[in-house]
Amino acid sequence: MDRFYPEPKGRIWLETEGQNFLGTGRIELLEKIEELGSLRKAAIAMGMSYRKAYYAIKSVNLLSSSPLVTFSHGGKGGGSTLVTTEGKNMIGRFRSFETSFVKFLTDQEQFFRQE
Amino acid sequence: MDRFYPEPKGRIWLETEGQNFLGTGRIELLEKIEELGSLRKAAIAMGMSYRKAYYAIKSVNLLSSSPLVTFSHGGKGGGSTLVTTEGKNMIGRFRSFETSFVKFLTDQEQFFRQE
DNA sequence: AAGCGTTATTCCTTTAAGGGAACAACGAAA
DNA sequence: TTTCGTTGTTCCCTTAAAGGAATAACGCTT
Repeated sequence: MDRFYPEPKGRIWLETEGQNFLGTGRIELLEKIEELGSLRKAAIAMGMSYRKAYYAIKSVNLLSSSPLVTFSHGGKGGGSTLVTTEGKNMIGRFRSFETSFVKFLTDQEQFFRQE
Repeated sequence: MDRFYPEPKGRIWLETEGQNFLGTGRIELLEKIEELGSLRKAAIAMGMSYRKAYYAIKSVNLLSSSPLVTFSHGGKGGGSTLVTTEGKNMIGRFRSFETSFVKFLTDQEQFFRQE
């Protein structure tokens, strides 16, 4: 028997119009935004540049039939970024998708352990 | 109802020792080698540079407990690259893994169509 | 010993993604 | 009207991955 065997791995995401819409990174970013109410703070919390976070979220909204986040700038606190009901709903569905995928990968392990 | 909805997508591969071992591209390359008996011809047939193909296959063998391909160089025909029995076996297991994954993704579509 | 087509390897260039920094725009509060 | 912290945008630089080209190494055949 081998000391090491191949492990099934993978990555999943969602596409709309044939373009990258949501993956694990963007979902984490949405969750941070939901938690902190600010795109900048969320980016910093994830060790990500604001620019990258901004472009990611901008792309998410462009590819969604209804916005997953809303923005306001200026005023008290300088502005804010909020996750909409649709956004929270999408986060939940993606996480379910992800959980099923982890199970799928685990189930596949047996086929690569056998001698 | 939306004109467009998110489509579940993904990519799968195998790792050994925490490193990329085999993915769709390398499997296709192995299949081409099996068909043509030559790494160079396989690379050309896939529109891939020989160098990239060479490094890919070299990595595959390094990460496998037993070689999936064998090489000979010099002599009649200049040399050859052959897929071992273990290699053919691995191709088959990966393709099964892939088939299951396509089914998994299809099954997930329903969760992103709803309203 | 020369020719051949492959495997094996090196070097340099090109290209795309991301990072950092800088700064304008905004609007409520003081 | 000034201050403040955020959103929004642009510029340039760095860095990692991929490509192309060139060439050595090899060993059977003639």
